[in-house]
Amino acid sequence: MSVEVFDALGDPVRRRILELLNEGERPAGVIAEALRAQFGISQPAASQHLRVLREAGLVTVRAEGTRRVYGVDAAGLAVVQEWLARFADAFAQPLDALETELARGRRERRLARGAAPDRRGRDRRAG
Amino acid sequence: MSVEVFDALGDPVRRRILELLNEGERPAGVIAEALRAQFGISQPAASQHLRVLREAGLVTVRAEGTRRVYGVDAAGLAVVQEWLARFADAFAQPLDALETELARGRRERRLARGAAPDRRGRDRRAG
DNA sequence: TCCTAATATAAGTTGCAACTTATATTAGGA
DNA sequence: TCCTAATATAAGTTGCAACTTATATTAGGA
Repeated sequence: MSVEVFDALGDPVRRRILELLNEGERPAGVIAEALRAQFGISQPAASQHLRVLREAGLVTVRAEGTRRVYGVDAAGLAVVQEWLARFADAFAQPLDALETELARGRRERRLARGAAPDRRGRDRRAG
Repeated sequence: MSVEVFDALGDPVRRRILELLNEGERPAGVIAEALRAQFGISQPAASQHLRVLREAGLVTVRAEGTRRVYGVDAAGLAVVQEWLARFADAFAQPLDALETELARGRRERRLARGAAPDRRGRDRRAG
């Protein structure tokens, strides 16, 4: 089952869905439209991606009339978190690793956002 | 590039490699032998998986004579960590989510290990 | 009851990732 | 220099995941 989670996260379209849902719940139609605009894929394709996410426990669904309202399921992401936790080094000094390997990328992203205040290291700090 | 990381983690063989390397550095031959035993795949297949992990920044290599010694690269895992950090809910109450959805699985694993002391929530706690 | 809207499922196609076998590369030892 | 060990790369095959179009399902409104 943790396997399903990783398979699900392996697809960029599905990661995009999760990012979208992280902004708030969305009916399937809105998700499908967003994916059509960004990736040029059809409604059935979107529906199939949602199924994979559902079966991996990464999203929740709720019927609302004829609509299906999707949301992020934190439990699925926690499975990934658990797996990563085996690799003690990655968290012992997360910022060290980030500074070394991602400093450039992060700076670029920060500039792209319009020099918003740095929001690194929230919970996972204080290790 | 973060994309490459997720693609790399999407394969169970490669996740196994990382788990193996997490126990300590290993030459390619030892890795290949372990994968042959567990998955029945050939030496070239192992070498190709190592290449994917290398290009994703998830492992490091070091030449030692004619051997190539591999190890976990924490930086790559940090990329995953960074992506997960967007999903605030998943970490705000990680244990809640785990308790709800994974309690059974964890108990089983604990028993399988021989009732070793519970090692949950090390760094990522105290959020 | 019929129509439409919203979504999921069925069935078929196709590109590519994960494998294979064969071979190139590199280093060390006799 | 030649042989072997250790590993990577080349080239080819193949199963499957991600798509497609067509259609079923479900709920609500006229």
